[in-house]
Order: sequence, then structure tokens, then C-alpha cells
Amino acid sequence: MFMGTSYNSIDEKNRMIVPSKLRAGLGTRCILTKGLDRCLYIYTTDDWEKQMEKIAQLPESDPKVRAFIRHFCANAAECEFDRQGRIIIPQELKAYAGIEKELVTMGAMSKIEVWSRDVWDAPDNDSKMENEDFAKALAEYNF
Amino acid sequence: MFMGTSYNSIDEKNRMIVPSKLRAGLGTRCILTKGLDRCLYIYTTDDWEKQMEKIAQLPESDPKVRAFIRHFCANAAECEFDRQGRIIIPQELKAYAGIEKELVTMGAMSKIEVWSRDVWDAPDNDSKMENEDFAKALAEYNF
DNA sequence: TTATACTACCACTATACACCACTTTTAAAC
DNA sequence: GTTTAAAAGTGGTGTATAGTGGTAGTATAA
Repeated sequence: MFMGTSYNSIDEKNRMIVPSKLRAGLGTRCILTKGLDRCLYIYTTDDWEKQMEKIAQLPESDPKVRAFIRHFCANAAECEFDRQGRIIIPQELKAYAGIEKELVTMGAMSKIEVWSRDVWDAPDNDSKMENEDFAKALAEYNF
Repeated sequence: MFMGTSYNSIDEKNRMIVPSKLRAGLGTRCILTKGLDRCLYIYTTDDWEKQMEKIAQLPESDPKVRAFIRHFCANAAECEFDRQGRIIIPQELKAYAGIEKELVTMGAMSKIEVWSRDVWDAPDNDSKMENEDFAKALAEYNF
């Protein structure tokens, strides 16, 4: 279970540190991919493979399924840590998340989220919930 | 499991690089054929044979099945890598995928897809899923 | 025999990767 | 609170290799 938030940066070689506490839960490698919001997800290889198995069951004759598989795989990168615990962020993913220099890395249950700090702190960032909205949303699910 | 996206080009001799990370999963040769969308598929020789077995189960009495077999098999080419890791794209396949110069190569589970970059980036390319649709699809398939 | 096309091999360049050194932060002991 | 040590994070450098372009050799056809 990943938790906690760290503030770090990415260098000119597109290397980012995975904070050591989070890294401990990942082993020697991890899967980096596009998130649902304007962020990146880091999965354990185990979790990733479970998802792939599920996807492999879907019928390829359906064009939606093909597009889904494409999106899922093409935007994913298997990353290995260097000796300092860094991974390399592919250009495409870096651009998607609007990452330039400063990062926010946070544990989110079974995965890790990576945000551009500017995007995360932006006043119009709907992914960051204020208290009232929070409660309302939870109420809908009888939490 | 093939994943990730690369941007490369084809030269006047119809040679294309298979990106090294993808190539690592292919061995010394591979099967190249027409895909279901306007792209080419690259299979490992093993997976190709599995596909053939699957197709062999389909009822040949159906003309659509026969057309599919033709589409898939008639244009399949067994390709060997040269020392630089390139394969040669037959004219027929090149034309089918609308390939001229720039390519997009992406991993898609058990196969690799090769797209003309122009075709892939075309605004009317509905084989490319947008993020909102992806989120919906995730929900649909219970992820 | 000549010309053309195709294939295999070779050489160069840019990029990516692995390694090393340093700085900063955190934790612990006195 | 201060000092010390260990770990975490950052930056830079050199080497290997991936990717591209080109050349030579072989085969095929005219």
C-alpha cells in the first residue's frame, strides 16, 4: 500500500527519483504509464501483469478493444532503477503530464502518482478535492 | 509482452528498424502482415502459429472468413533482421498501411503494430483512443 | 554482356545508459 | 542541543549501442 507525498525534480536527462519509501514496494523495476488525470501512474510489475491478463481476455474483433489495448500498452514503459533509484521518463509521458522540472510524487493505494508540481498546484486543478466536495462525493457511495 | 512507442523512419530500400527493446522479444526473425486496422502487425513466429491455429477453427464456409484468411495470411512475410536490426517491408504491406517515410512502432500485448505516422496522427484516426474514452473503457471492462 | 535490382555488410553519429562523485537531508547518539 | 554517521537525492562524465546512411557484391533479367 503506497502512501505519502514527496517533492522532487527531474533532470535534463529525464531522470526522476522514486522516493525510497515508495521504491521499497516496487522491487527492481516498475511500469510507468499515463494516468487518468494529467499525471503518470507507477505500477508494480505484478499489478501490471494482472491487468494485462484481464485485457487479454477481451475480443480483438471489437475495434474499441483494439484501441483500448493500444492505449494501454503503447503508453506504458517498463522502467529499471539505476543505482540511485531513478527511472527515465519517456518524452511522450513527460509531455502528457506537463512535467518540466518540479515533481510531486504521491502514494495512492496500489499505485504511485507522479504530477508536475505546477499542474498539481494550479488553482484550476480539479483532481485536488476541497473538503466540501469530498464529503458530498463520498456520501454518494455511502462511505 | 510488447509495450512502448517509438518514432522512426523507413528508407528508400524499404528497410525499417524494429526498436531494440521490442526486437529483444522477437528472436532472429518475425512475421509481418496486414493488421485489422490500417497498420501492420509483427508477431513472434510462435505467436503467429497460435494465430493460425485459431483461424483454422473458423468455418471456411463463411465468405467473410475466407476473406479474412486471405487478408491475414496471403500477405504475411517472414522477415529476418539484418545486423542493424532492420527488416524489409514488402511493397504491398507498405502501401496498405500508407507508409511513406515516418513510422510509429508500438507494442500491443502479444504483437507489435507499425503505423504510418501521418495515418496515426490524422485527426480522423478513430483507432487512437482519447483519454476520456479510455477512462470510460476502463469502467466498462471493470478495471 | 550489360544493366538493374536486391541483399549483405560496413562506417559514422547521436543518444542513451551505467557509473562515479558530490551535496543534502535524515536519523541517531552523546 | 550538538556532533556524527548513514542514507537519500542531484549532477556530471565517459562508454556502449541503437539507429541511419551509404557502399560493395551478388543475382537476375534483358
